[in-house]
Amino acid sequence: MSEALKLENQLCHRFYTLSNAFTRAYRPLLAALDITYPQYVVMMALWEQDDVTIAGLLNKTLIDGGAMSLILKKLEQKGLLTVKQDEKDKRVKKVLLTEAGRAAKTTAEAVPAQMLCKFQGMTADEARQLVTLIDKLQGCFQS
Amino acid sequence: MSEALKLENQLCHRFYTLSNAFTRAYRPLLAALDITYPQYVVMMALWEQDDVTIAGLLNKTLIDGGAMSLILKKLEQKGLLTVKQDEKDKRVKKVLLTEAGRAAKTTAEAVPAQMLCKFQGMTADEARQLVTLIDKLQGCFQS
DNA sequence: ATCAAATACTTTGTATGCAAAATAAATTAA
DNA sequence: TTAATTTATTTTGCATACAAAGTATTTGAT
Repeated sequence: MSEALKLENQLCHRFYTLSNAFTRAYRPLLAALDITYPQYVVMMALWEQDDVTIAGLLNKTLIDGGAMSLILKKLEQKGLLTVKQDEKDKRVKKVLLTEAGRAAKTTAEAVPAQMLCKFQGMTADEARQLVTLIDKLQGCFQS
Repeated sequence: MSEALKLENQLCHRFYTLSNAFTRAYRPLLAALDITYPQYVVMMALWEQDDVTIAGLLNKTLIDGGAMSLILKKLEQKGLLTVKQDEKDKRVKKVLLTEAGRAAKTTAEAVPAQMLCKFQGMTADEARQLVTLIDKLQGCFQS
């Protein structure tokens, strides 16, 4: 049989599988924050830079626009952020962390280390190589 | 600011982003088959081995069980496969390709090459390295 | 032989992800 | 300046993904 259609040879399936595995693995680690993985991505973006437009968040996180609307509503309900309309341009909305949102960062600081514990099987150098190669692959999609 | 929570440093976010990019990239290529990416994964598994149990498909594809139920219904509606109950063990269901399902493989043969066209930026050797490293990472999740 | 535990699969409720349509506001063109 | 276009965001309809509960069937232990 032809090799090209074998599941084992599909790079896409590896990404599919691992992306889902990451989401599952993060769930228990994010339980303390009571947020999902995509919500965590948004929070990480905001901890880096606050008071950004929704378009800015979309650019940084690469989350789907429709999903972002819902995610921001959820995070607003949880009291982690607020959304305000821009004064100059009323089409634009700015996203701001609340005090609770900023405080949540302290809790979140423990998450990356816990996740890294799972990766004892890889050396730091292998991890760096992996990142380099993935970024190269990422570049293939932009063009 | 601490590096650990920066989005740019998250391996998970790279997998998240690329997995979604793959799904989007496959959509136009799968339009001729009128199936989604996860449905394509199931079909690839079946083209490799037909007449398998649903549990077998779950093991091979690593698709969620609940999602698999729906996906099989969709593929059955499209006339690509049938599901029959096992004689010996009535809990078990076997999945069988229809004639149309087998024929679809011919159309699908064109897909991998089209996808590979997008990856001109990577050498074959880099792709192999990437696969090796990803499989190593995959191993971290199983233990 | 019978009841509890395990197995195979489906269903349910919530949260995205995707494409496309819809809204609203600002900008540009005629 | 008014209409057409562009921009920023939301909404809609469909397809998963996840966890957990539910169903049916089989196996295992007593």
